[in-house]
Amino acid sequence: MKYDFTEIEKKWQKYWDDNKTFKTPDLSSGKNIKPKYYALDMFPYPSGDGLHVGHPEGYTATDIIARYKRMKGFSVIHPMGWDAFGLSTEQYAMKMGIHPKIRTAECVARFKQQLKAIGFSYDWEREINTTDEKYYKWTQWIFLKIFNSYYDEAEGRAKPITELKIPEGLSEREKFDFLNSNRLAYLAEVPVNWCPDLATVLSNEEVPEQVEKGYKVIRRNMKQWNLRITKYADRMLKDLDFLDWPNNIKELQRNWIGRSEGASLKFRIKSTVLKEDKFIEVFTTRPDTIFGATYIILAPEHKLVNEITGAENEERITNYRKTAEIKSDLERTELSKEKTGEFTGAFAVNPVNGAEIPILIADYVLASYGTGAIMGVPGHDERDQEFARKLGLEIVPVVIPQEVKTEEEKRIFTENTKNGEVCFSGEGFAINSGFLDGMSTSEAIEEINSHIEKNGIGKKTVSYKLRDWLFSRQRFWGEPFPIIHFEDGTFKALDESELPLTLPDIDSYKQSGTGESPLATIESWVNTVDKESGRKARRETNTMPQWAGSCWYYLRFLDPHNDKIFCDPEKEKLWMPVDLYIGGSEHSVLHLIYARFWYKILYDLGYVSHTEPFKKLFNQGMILGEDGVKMSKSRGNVINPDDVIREFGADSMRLFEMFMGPLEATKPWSTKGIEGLSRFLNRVWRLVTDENTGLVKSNITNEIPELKEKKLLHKTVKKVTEDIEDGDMKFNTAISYLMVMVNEMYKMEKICRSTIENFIILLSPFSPHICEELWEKLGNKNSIQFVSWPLFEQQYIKEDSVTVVFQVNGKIRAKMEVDYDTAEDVLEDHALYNEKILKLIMGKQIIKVITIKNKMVNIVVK
RNA sequence: GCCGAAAUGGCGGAACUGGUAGACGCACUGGACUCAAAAUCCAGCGGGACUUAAAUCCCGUAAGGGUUCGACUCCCUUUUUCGGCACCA
Repeated sequence: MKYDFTEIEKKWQKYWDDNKTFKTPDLSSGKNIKPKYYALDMFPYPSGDGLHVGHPEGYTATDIIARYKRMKGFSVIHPMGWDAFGLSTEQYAMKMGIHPKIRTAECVARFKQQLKAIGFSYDWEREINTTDEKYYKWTQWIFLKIFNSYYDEAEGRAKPITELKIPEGLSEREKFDFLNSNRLAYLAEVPVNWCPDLATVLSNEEVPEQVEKGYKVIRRNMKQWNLRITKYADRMLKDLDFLDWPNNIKELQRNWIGRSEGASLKFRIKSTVLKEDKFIEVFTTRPDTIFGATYIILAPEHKLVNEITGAENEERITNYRKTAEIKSDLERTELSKEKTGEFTGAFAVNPVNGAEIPILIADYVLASYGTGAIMGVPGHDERDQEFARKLGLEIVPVVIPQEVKTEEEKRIFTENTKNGEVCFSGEGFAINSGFLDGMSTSEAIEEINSHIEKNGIGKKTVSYKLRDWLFSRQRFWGEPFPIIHFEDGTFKALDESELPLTLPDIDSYKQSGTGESPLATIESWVNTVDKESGRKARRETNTMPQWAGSCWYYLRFLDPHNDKIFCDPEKEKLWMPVDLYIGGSEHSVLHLIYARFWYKILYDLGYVSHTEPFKKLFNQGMILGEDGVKMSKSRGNVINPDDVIREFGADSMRLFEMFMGPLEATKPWSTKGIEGLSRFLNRVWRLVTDENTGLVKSNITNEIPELKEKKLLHKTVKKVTEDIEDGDMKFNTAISYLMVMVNEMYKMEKICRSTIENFIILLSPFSPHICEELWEKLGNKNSIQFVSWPLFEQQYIKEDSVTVVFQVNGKIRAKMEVDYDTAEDVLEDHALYNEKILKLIMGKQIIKVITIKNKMVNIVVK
């Protein structure tokens, strides 16, 4: 009987289903003393295209670990689900005039069938779908928890809003505003990234992807929901240190959070149009250069611009702001390689030396970072210098590099800085800086910081690049916000008992055309009445972004059918954190920042018991087309896993994808390559079964293996175990050891049953179907999944003999086979009496001899 | 520009902590089996010199330099590729 992978794979997939082989053990009984292991894949967005070969790569790796851990005696949870809200389903549904729910169901069915055909060991009873009402009820519920919380700065954690102290003597409306200004979810008129092509806003994190696709993204002020993720910036940064994540991902997140230490400084405004004293606050990382500040710049959107602009400057300022406004961020950065700006007519007073310096606006200053205003220090900041030269502003040198020592050098440096030929932005020593003169940069920063705090003109602060998370989208196919708005402009959250707030079932719907979500056009859904007061209200028509559902799905897997709470805290405590999380690196800043953020809020509120959700993270690399470039429909180089499975079987595909190289590497597909792995599995098949009779081959005996055979097995056990265990996800080497063992077994006249059985166990996490089949053929009853992983014994690992090399001056000149652990002095004698070595060292002086047991002898001569 | 990762045969990739570079697979070459082919099995396979052959020698891990008895591995400089960020004050 030939190796009929199609039949075998079908048979075992059915067996696993029927016998619930991969059912998650119940930990909560307390009876289970086995350690837990949570192996998680990033759940897919079920698109209409179905799986591509890139999907199974990471999934196979996780599956290997999950199967291995079960055999190692762990209680394993290995679930799968669907991240099914999203734009592409909505767009398809809109085009075809069907409800996205129907389209989603179609896509899910296809994905599921494809995943099952690869033989992953998922516990399908825990399948979840973010678009299921029973699921998004809890997404909405968590949103309510976030909405009803504030961040206690003193304790550094989120707390229920009911614990927030409301100042005395506020009117009802003021109380309402006060609470809302403290909530972790808040509605605000903010400059957003509006994408006209998609008719929706995008978060900062999402912009690059859409721009790459050729969509336009512009700045626009809109009233939107935001989540106060910035409150968690510091904790998210610090906790990164303890995670077993790839360094580049940690670095990416650190950059994204973008912490910088500095100071905020207050400059008094001197303006003819301003009646009362006002201050401009600037943020700088170099407060020590304050004596070199020769002007102040406000972002064009800065609140004070209107107030300080005099009539004679108004036209120019207004025009400049208008031009800046319509530019997208991208245009703003690209076009302003030539810096531009306008004088407001007002001046500011430098708090340390009383100098009056002009206030300008320029679009190279961003409203959304720091305080939206800077002090221009053109002597020591390249951007400021470029701007100052363009507009002819004064440049004052205030820091001198250490290398500049002599008076003559100092004169030249000062001269060149003033005329704009030199811009030194590094650390050095303060000059022209009053009481800071002569101090090193770090001393000067410390001194100025205490000076400004003492005199109330500023304070040490920390600034982040991370912005609050823009959390609403103008879409239909997303979680509706459990919020209603009243006619007076106030709003309130629904009660938990009113959840889920479901999406309306409608035949067709269109974009509203006004920049609102399609939900706004569905009168019967939008108009409602407040259950408590009976007041007329209008539902929030925005929906949550796609990332909402994936922020907490790993928790729902632990308790997927619970309708009392999103996840039983007991179960959370037992199963979390995720021990291994595999997915693509494209999620390193989006999903992984958002999910950590939600988990931390839930932690603060007492619903979960750990501070981080994902202990170990691993990113699989991309699989390129056979031509070495990214797979894409337009290139026609897409490999469909269905075709691969039909031709070679799922086991060959799994094995090949792992054999291609280290998991994190980007590597091209190769049809010839998978043929090689298919050949290997055929060799394994014929090693065990007689192709004519279909029975176990007659040279497989029940004898006790000889030492040589034992050594072969134990060495393979050691290498495969270590490769799976060490966490590098380099399964290519594990597979190559299995190949070596097969090659060796082919050379043997007879093989002991125990040897071949152990080999099959070692191969089974990689290619489970064929191994189950052979396991059964060898007369075993239960699934191979329930067998213990073999152990290796040190006594069978060590070699009998080794080849030792003899070197002269570091060059290999001879080799010799010696007993393992031959003493060093014996090795030396061997080397010194070796014919070839003798010839080379004859008549020369031996300076020293370096000997390493079992490795080499190096004779150094002159 | 900044940050990060990487560069090894014709190709994908191995090489523990500095100690035999090229495991394993693909491709290729030769042989066996066959009427023939496919499949399968066996053998060879970094480059070069010399040689009938064996043997021997030289070069070789992006490039150049350094440390060391010894470097794919450590240090410095450069180049290239990939990923990310990009006026973040």
